[in-house]
Amino acid sequence: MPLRLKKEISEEEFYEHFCNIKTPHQTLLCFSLKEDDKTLWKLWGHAYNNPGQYHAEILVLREIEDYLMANILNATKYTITWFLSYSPCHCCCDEITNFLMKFQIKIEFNIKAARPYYFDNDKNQKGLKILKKLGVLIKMMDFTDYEECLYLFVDPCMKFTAWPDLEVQSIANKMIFHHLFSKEDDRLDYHSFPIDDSFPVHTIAASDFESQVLVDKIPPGDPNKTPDKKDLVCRSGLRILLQKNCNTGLG
DNA sequence: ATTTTCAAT
Repeated sequence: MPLRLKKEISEEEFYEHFCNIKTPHQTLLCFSLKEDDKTLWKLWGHAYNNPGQYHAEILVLREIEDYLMANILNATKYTITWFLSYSPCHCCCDEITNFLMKFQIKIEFNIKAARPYYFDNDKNQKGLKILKKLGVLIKMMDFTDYEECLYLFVDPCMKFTAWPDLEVQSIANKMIFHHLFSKEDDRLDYHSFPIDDSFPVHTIAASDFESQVLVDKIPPGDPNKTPDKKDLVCRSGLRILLQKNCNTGLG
């Protein structure tokens, strides 16, 4: 099954697909949808591309679209977060663009990609630029993002173990993105690349995960199972209780 | 089975 709702990925899947020095012939997308500033996700899961048919992004966009069509009045703001093993191709960028145009609501869209996808392709570059222009927060994953992805989609109790050269590859990827996005400004800040204090490599990542995920732990009153809920139980050492209570709906 | 960019060879 290419798309699975409310399912974590295994540790093996995580390291296989998100390791930025590997290049698997498949794409994995972990996604979540949040309403307003609620802690609990209303929709989450992961998807692989359907070989020969649909890219993972398309499958997930469809799912989110269906949800929004049915629940559009639930909130005034939605937050969509994607962890993608490859950056979206230009077709998927177009689809994301169409998706964002379709809904007259505030959607914060975060995309974190482990590695670039056919970056020499001008169309792909252009597609990413358009997303950026539309306000999509798009970045290459670094240590903190991997940590966050593992925490949210694998197991909040698991410690992330970096592979050799994670940092080097991540910085290289970020430089590629930085270069792409700075080309957009017609200003000639070209010379400041890549060594510049304002260069996002060292600054972007830490904030979100630490402030929103690690700190913001509110007991969920929602029957929806989310990784947050798991963590809460985990931390208080009552993991078995969760498993027991999963079926009873006890929060 | 190999190489390895949402497979193709």
